[in-house]
Amino acid sequence: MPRPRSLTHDQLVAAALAVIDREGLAGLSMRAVAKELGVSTMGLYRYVDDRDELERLVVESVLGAVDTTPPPADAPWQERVATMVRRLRDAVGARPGVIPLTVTHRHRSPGVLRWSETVLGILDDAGFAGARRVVALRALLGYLIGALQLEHLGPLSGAGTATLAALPSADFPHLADTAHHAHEVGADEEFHGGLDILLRGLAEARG
Amino acid sequence: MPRPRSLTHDQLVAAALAVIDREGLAGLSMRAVAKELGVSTMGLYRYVDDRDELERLVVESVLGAVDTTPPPADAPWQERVATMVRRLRDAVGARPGVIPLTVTHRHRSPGVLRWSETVLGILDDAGFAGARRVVALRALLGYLIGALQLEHLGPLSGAGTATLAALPSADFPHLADTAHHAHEVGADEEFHGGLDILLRGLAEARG
DNA sequence: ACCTGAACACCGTTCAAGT
DNA sequence: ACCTGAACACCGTTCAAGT
Repeated sequence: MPRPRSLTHDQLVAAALAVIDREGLAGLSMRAVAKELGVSTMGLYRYVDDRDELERLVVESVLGAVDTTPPPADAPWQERVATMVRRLRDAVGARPGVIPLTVTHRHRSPGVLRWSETVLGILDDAGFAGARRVVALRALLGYLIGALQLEHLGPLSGAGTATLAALPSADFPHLADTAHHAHEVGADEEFHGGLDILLRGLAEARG
Repeated sequence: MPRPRSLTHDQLVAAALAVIDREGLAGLSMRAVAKELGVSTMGLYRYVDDRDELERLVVESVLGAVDTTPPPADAPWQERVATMVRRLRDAVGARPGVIPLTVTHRHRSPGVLRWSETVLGILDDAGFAGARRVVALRALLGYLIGALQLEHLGPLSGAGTATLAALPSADFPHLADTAHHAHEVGADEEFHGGLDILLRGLAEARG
């Protein structure tokens, strides 16, 4: 007689996120998650094949939360793409601790697939087709992935800026100068400035 | 009387790369590197503070190999930037196994600083100044980092493409269509196509 | 001084046993 | 059927000891 399962995937994910919030990603372990749930370590294996699957569930709970309904079609396509990019950025920005996990598990995420589907629809409306549309999507995804990592693990902000300012300005004159301007530019401006550059280039490359 | 050290950092790095090449990044451990060198595990700690420093040395040997001498100044600035981007991509592409390590250690790499210095010089020539130059550099770095990860860990190429083609095309019509075109587009075209979009946008945003 | 091996505090996971 | 604890094969790193 099958007893009802006492745990849900959502509970596993919530426990894992609690561990990550409290002890950082390095503190994430099967033992820690089990303790968080008040369950034996091996109890987790009834709900999950291995650690890899637990990580996948965590990533999906973050990326799957992104709103992938198409933005209002009366806005210009650039604005609609920007909306989609912003939604994904906001979701990841709310949980920066999982960024290293998204790097490894992104390619199996249904949430990212849904996001890509919506963005491709917008690009289609904008007149992108065939190989050109493939390249456009990849350019957007590439920028998004890299920019998020720069933003949250990056060199020009936070502790990195101090390091940069201490550089021998004889060897790195431009970098030293840039360090001064860097802290005038907030993370939001920086991200959207780069996105803007990309969107301008897309408009030109639309053919 | 100080005996001469029997190992150099270069030897440590070479051993670490040999382990990564043979067993993948997951196989990299202090024990494995020590065995590769025919030395006790703890022997490594005479040359390196901890595993983190070993990883940093590996990353620097890859990123530090990039040629950062400014490309000939008679070429258009877009072409010079493209050259710098290509150089970094080629260096990382030659050692894709270390990409996850570059994610974590990039911000402390002198090689990346030298690269950035050269790129900033080109952007300076092109008329970018102040905050605009900061944003331009970050956009390039963001794309580069993200695109390299997409290329080597990504969804649209390799195994991912097969997964994509198997998608329920009712739910993901654009994605299914894109999967068909995806394998017409090689990794090089894809990368350079995205870079081209970015450079066009930069030219427009130069103001 | 340089290098070693045992030991400690962790991992993820297998397996036999409990209810 | 669901859950547990002991055990195994790994980690990185500390520490006392060898030459």
